[in-house]
Amino acid sequence: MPELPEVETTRAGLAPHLTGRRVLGATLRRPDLRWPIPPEITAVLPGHRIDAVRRRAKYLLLDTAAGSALLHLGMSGSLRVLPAATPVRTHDHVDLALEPRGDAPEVLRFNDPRRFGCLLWQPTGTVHPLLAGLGPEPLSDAFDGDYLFVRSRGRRAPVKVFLMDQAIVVGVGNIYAAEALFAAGISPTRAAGRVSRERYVALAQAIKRILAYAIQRGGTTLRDFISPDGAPGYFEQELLVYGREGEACRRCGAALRHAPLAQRATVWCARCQR
DNA sequence: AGTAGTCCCTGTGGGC
DNA sequence: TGCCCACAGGGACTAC
Repeated sequence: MPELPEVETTRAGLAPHLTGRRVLGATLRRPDLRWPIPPEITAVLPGHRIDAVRRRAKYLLLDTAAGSALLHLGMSGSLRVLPAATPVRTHDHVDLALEPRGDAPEVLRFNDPRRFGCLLWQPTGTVHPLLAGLGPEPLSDAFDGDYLFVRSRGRRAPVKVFLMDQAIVVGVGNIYAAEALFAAGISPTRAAGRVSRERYVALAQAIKRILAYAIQRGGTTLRDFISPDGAPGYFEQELLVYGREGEACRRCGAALRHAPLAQRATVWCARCQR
């Protein structure tokens, strides 16, 4: 399930294939994913060159002179650059035909079984409403322990829920929130407003370290995620708490607890995390 | 403003 | 073996 490292892995994998290349056409096999695909994708995008492949939060942006195609992988989405003749499989919802580069024509193909993903359009000079309220990038200098401390004052929601709020910081989903809280020794159930500045400094550092490392490892492969070249990610071998409920804590040996928190499975060590 | 709950979707896997 | 149903997940949305 794509979180920030998986989206970044996808971006890095796609960029060499897409940058500087013209989109020739768009084939929609479904009119909608999570939301209807806007008419600009078929009426404006074709003919334009992709100047850059960017990521903001968990969104990918294919920048052109007219605007940007905005893609979200949802839970189960993946993007591949394939020969145009590659047989269509179930849930291959969208193809963007690419200007030939050498031999055979190619397409950028969007597959998304659960259709939690989206393909939208952001005209040049505008900011799409979905991007307007987002918090800072976790790997940027704008995000640090002091920032988390200030934003968390007065918050009674569990610190894990606070961390997963994309208005606070983007890209931290269920997996990495659990892992970062374990690394920082903070209980996911603790009220966000009851975590000290010192501990938020440790937490912000853990988030940065874990995300950067996961990106380096090519993301986490769980169920659906595959990178654009088809390779799996390798971070799942490094997970210390996520998906390990009932197993022994790697630090102290105690059985890892689990409980739903805001309708999300949450795993932690009640001994190491306070 | 912050918080809690609901819904969207479909493949997987555990239990019976 | 086969069926059923809970679950997984991000995030928008609604209601309080």
